[in-house]
Amino acid sequence: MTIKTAAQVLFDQWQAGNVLAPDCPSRAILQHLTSRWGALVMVALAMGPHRFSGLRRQVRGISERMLAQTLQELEADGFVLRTAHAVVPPHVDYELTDLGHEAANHLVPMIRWIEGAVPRIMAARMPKAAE
Amino acid sequence: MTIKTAAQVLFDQWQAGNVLAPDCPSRAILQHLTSRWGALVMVALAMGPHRFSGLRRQVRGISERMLAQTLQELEADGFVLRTAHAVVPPHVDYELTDLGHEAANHLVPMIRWIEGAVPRIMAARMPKAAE
DNA sequence: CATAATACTTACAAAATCGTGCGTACTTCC
DNA sequence: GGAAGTACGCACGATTTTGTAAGTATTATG
Repeated sequence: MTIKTAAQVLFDQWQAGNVLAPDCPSRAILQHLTSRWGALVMVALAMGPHRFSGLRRQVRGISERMLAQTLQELEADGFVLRTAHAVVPPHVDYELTDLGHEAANHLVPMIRWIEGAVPRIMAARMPKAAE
Repeated sequence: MTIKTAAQVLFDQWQAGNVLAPDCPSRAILQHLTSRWGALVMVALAMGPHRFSGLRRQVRGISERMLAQTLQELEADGFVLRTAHAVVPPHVDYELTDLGHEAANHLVPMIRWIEGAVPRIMAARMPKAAE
């Protein structure tokens, strides 16, 4: 193994849990959770288990492709659990894991705050940036 | 004006504060706040006021272009306050507004949770998806 | 007198993301 | 017997995002 100075070891540990560090995995996870559709799917699933087509109806505007892709990312990160029943026509259930619920406990209040703050934000919008 | 049924009015009001509705402004604001760089800039600013070049050093990996663009979005939404001092070389300070602090109060704990959850998430990662 | 520093802006190009449309295997409904 | 519903995968092109490099004005520094 290569030898590291104490400072380098400290630096690595600091990077391991710091989004501001470019190589920290937390950055990637943050992106999955807060991506255009990721956050909305999490909100929908926070309201209870759904199946694929149900999610499509809830998260209005999402395409099938994006929904499938988003669900796969969230599943890979361990936030959602996919349960496929071997029947025809297909029947697949999606629900949050424990980890997913923890994440949703942060995500959902934030989104609710935004929803409530919309009027204040619209009012605070810069009119035209006078000099 | 066009006449709306009671149901339509209710629907509009519901849409006005619902991220799951495609035209709700909250979706756009959510995007600015949770965009690739938006969230990281908010985290950096939550630690105190910074100037442009200071932010560039904090938020590692961001380009000047993206930092300028991100700051403009956050300023337009009323989350950050830009103060330019008329000196040469230029000196510009950025800090969170009250609205920005409220947002950061949701955003920062979520990111801290992610940073702490990284080990569990990495462990929960699907190995290869066995059938 | 050339360089560096600040806080950007603009132009250009590369890269990532996204939506649309099509196909699937089988059943139920009309 | 044709249509619809289910949960996707794939290919294609359009759109959006992002990075790189260069330029700007002025002063201080060597």
